[in-house]
Amino acid sequence: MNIGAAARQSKLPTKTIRYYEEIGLLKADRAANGYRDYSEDDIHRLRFVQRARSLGFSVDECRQLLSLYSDRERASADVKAIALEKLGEIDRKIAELTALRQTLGHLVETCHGDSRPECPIIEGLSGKPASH
Amino acid sequence: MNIGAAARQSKLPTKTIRYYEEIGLLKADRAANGYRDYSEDDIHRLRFVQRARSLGFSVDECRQLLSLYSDRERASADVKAIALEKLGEIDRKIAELTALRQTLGHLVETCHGDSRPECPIIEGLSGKPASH
DNA sequence: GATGCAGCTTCCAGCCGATGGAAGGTCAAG
DNA sequence: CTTGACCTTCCATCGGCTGGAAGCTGCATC
Repeated sequence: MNIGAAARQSKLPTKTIRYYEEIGLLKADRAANGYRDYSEDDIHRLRFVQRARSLGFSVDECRQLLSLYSDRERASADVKAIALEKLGEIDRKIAELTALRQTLGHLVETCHGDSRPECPIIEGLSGKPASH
Repeated sequence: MNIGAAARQSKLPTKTIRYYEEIGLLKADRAANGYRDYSEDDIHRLRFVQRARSLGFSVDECRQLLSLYSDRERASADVKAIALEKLGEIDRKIAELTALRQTLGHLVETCHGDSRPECPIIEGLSGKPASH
């Protein structure tokens, strides 16, 4: 299977697939004409990476997950450890964004948003202690 | 004031301050010896940018906000528009991360995390429809 | 005044994770 | 035989820094 079809099946752009190969994440066979040739198994791996990336795993974590994916002897605990670590990261990010939303939301609420120049948002950013 | 002191007061690394100057975000006077020289007003701007960045505004948005900050005639509505746009982005990100947390959390919950190789996380990533 | 060291300067490279584009080879249809 | 889709490689660019090298400056200490 050529890279274009692989891209359609894995929902990854061809550019990205080539990039993943370049960084040694996934390698492909080559056909006689030099074209990359993807097997069903390759497609599985591509989709696997696509899903893992969209769940927020870094490329390096994908590398780990892929090797666990290929290792039929590995303990599920090894996989769970990575996933739990990631879950913690996601929770931290959500907390951070929520605090941020809170602060910015407060600034927006207190701003009249009219034609006058007084603006609590600018004042807040410029360092005056927010009244909250 | 030298860049080091400016960095301490603005809570920005010197590298970052120089970078901001390089990209035309903030420029500094130069002392006779060639050192950058920061006024109190410069420090305000640096802190302003530092806060805006930490609230998730992009460097380009900081550029806009800075010009609004300097413009005493601007309408607060102009500032509010940018902030509201950003608020929407933050909400979208939170929603995205929450969905992600949900999916990954479900996978983690269903994984025993023991020495056996059966692993719903890997299965989930490899494309088997999640049971949820 | 020599020495040492912190702090400043510039410049160049690299990080992540792609993405865009140029220049050129290949293949199947019409 | 030509067109156009698809493939190849290579090199540049994005954002937002960050690190390091090589070389000034400024100030304290001997």
